[in-house]
Order: sequence, then structure tokens, then C-alpha cells
Amino acid sequence: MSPYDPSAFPPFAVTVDLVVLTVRHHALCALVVRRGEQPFQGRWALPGGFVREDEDLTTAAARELVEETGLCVAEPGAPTTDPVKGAHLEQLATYGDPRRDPRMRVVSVAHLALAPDLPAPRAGGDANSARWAPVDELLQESEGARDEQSAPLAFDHAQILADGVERARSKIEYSSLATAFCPPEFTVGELRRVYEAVWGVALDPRNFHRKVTGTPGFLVPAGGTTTRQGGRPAQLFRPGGATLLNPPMLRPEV
Amino acid sequence: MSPYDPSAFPPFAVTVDLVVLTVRHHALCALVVRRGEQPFQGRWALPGGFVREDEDLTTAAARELVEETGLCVAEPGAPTTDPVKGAHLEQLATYGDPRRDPRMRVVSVAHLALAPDLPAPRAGGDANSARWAPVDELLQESEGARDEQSAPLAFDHAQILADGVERARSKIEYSSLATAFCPPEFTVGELRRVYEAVWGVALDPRNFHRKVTGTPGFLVPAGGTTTRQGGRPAQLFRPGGATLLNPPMLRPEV
DNA sequence: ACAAAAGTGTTGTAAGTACACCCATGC
DNA sequence: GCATGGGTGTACTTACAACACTTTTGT
Repeated sequence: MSPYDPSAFPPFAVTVDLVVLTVRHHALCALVVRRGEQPFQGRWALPGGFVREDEDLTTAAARELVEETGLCVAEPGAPTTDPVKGAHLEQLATYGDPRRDPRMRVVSVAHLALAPDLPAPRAGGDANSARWAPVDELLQESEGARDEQSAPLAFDHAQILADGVERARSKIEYSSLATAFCPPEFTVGELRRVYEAVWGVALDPRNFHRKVTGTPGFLVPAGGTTTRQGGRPAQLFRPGGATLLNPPMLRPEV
Repeated sequence: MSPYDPSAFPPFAVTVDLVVLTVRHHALCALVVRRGEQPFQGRWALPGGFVREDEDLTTAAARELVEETGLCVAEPGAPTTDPVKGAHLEQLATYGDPRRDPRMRVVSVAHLALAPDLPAPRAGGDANSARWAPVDELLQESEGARDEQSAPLAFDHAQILADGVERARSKIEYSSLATAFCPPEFTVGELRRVYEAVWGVALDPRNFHRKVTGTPGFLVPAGGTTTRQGGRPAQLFRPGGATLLNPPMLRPEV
């Protein structure tokens, strides 16, 4: 690595962008904010912002997450019943094409956040508004007439979102991450509907039940029952300690 | 995102660091270079360097790879018999702790490269020398007396290397990536020794053979045989088109 | 009574493990 | 001959898909 001479390296702006996913109305949705400025003024974009001078990348992402949604990241090992603290956050990938931002050289470290269904997004920062949008709408290629709601995302955010969705889809296979989409206590049926929404498939409720309750460390009984989904009362569960599932959940249609 | 005002964001240096892995003498090895300058002068470090003004991150990583090893990245879809062009390169993760470099704020986009066994590394850039070192030596915690060879890596490179090794270990499970450690044509036994070295386990040769030859798209017969490993002549194979393995290879001891 | 969702039992099948066993070369 | 690695056959076991069936609520 070169010495201290600042002229030896070009300066970059470094940002964090967030792919915040949740499951609403049986569909996988992402948080998008409307851009208030050029370029891409008025278009939807992923939330994000500059990394500060003395801030770690993960810290910057967690800060943006709070500013945009009020969500706090779950403390490892400290199970909480506060639905606003159950979020999962991890680094996704870094995007640094020289022309991805027309104004200057920006390297964006994208992060992936998974959250339970929240009442409503709160707009923050320099965004005019924010909303949860089904990822299917956001990612469908421009075909035929397009209304403003489903216009393509700003910058390279469609690519970032696609990468985040793909990460989530594959990661719930072999980890217990799907519980990050659920409230602190949930039923097996609710967990199944998360898998169905994220993967976009229908799962056999009977086999699913046997599988998740039989995977060690995935779920622990919370003690109560609920009928909030109708039908026979269902046992409530909390996430077990396990992070890696053995055996993994299998995504159909291979 | 904020307007053009450069005072609105702090400037960062952006580098790429490379985790270059290969299998030599039945052990997983990483390429390390000796640092010629402060800080960490004389210590081993991962190869890397600054991203240039108009350069994509992947381009920068590929350029560093050529400079340090002479390896070229494999062209997708263009199978080559040149052993120096078969390398696999992918982004690994980004490291941006404010204090990871004592001189200035550096964000490093680490990349993972997999290469077949090469004759010898060639030192390049500002490194005094370069060598292949077994990852077990590089990653073992400081315990007891340590010679210079096994001194811990500079900066946060031990963490980066550990992340790269873990990525490689898990990715050869469900992808055909293990062939990137092999020469253009190889035997089933050579491929098995790759898995054994990367995972650090012993595999049953009989079941392994059945499995890899039975996984569609993993291997295609190259037509010849070889006795370079001794014993009965073995069929030579080339990588098949498949990138994702179905069913996946299973890592023992879970 | 009926619909709806939860949960259990059973059966066929795909895939993995652990071996015994045979094959083709170099020395 | 014998050592060495390559390759096939087979029995045992696990895990998954499919689907019949029972349970417990709300209306």
C-alpha cells in the first residue's frame, strides 16, 4: 500500500444503501423512498446515505435503518419482545461502477435488513415519502406502459434490490432467518406464510409443520396459543437459538 | 442523497484486497505478500491496492490479480485450456472500520480468487516477496512462541482471509467452484483431493466418484486418461456447464 | 352443521453411508 | 507378484413428498 501522500489515491464518496424487506399481505415487500432531488428526482430509490467520518459501515447502516424506519437491530443473544427491535441486518455487497452516480464517484456498501410487518414507514432524511412496495412490482422489467408507481428504481438500485432478494431467498433455506420476518411470537402457519411469500411458492402445511418443529434449535414453544389466523388454536413459538438449520429447508421446484 | 457539495461527505480511500486460494501439497493455501513499508513493515499481508479513478471494483481486483500472480480471470462461457486463465474471481465483502488502517480512512472491498496450483508466485508492486502459505498457519491464533513465518497478518487481513476461506468452504458445497482449483483437465481423484484439502476431511473415494459423475452438468469427460497419480489410469474430465450443483455435495461431520 | 386452520400417521421414493469387491497400471 | 489408486455393486438408513385423517376453534 502506498504512503501517506493523499495525491496517490483518488478520493471516493462512500454510502450505505439499504434493502429492507418485510412480508405484507402475503407478498415480499421492500422499503423505497421517493427522491427529492436530481438526479432521478421524484423516482423511487432504496434508502441510504453517506458514511460518516468516524463510523463503521455496519453502524452507518444501522443508523440509516433507524432514521428511515425506526427499527433497531436485534441484539445478539438478547431475545426481545419489542417488535421494533427484532430486525436482522447484514452486509450485502458493494457497488462501485464509476458511472453509477452521474455526479461523482460513489461506492455504495449495500446492506440487507429483514423486518417483521410494521404499521407504516416513516419518511426521514431528504426523502419526500416512503412506502412498502412488492418486490415483484419493483423488479419487473419495463414492459409496455408504466405508471409512476412501478417506474424503475433510481441508480443501480434495481440490481441491488434483486441481489438482496436473492440473498434472502437462499438464506432462509439454511438459516433460521425467516423468523426475522415474524413478530416475537408466531405460529408455524405464520412462519410458513413467510416462506411462501419469499419464495413465491405453496408449501404443504402438514410437512412444513413436521419439518420446522423437528429441526433442532429452530423453534421453541412460547407457551401460549392464538387463533388470530382463524381455525383451531395454534401453538405460539419463539426463535430457538440455532442460526444454521440442519437439515435445511428445501425450496421446491428444482 | 446530498447535492454536489464535496464538503457534505468525507473522502475515503478505496482499495481492493485479494484472498487468492489454491491447493498445494494437499493443503489449502493463500497468497500473501511481504509488506515493504510501514505500518506492519516486514509482515505478511493480502495482496491489494487502490482502486483507480475510472475503474470498476471487479476490474481493479482483476488487475491486481494479474499484477500479483499473472493469473487471468476465466471468461464466462469460453472454456480455456490455458491454465493461467482459469481463475475464478468474485466479490467477498467490504471492510471499513475507521481504525483498520492507522494512516487514513480506507474502505477495502475484498475479493475472493480461486486458482489451480501454480508454479510460483511472482512478486509485484511494492511487495518485497510473495509466497503461498497454508491457511491453517496463517489463521491459527497466536499461541506460544511464533516465528516470523507464522506471524499474524497485517491490518484486519486475518479476518478477511477467514471470511474468504469460509466462503470457499461453503460455496464448493452447492456450486461447481471446486473445479476452479483444478487444471483444465483433471481426474475425479484430483477433484476429491481438492474437497478434502478445502474442507480438511477425508472423503470416501467410491461414493465421491459416484456422486460427482452422477451430478448432471458438473463434469464432462475430456476423452483421455492419465496415470499421473499412479495406479490405474483415470478418466480425464472438464468442468461441465453447470454452476449450481443439484444435489449439492455434502460436507461431513455436521 | 360447516368452514377453516392445526396437527398426526403412513407409505413410497430419492439420496446418503458404509462397506465388499473388482480393474488396470507401475515397479 | 504387490502396491496404488480407479471404479462398480449392494445393503442399510435417513429424509422428503404426497395425501388420508383427526382435532379444535369461529360462525
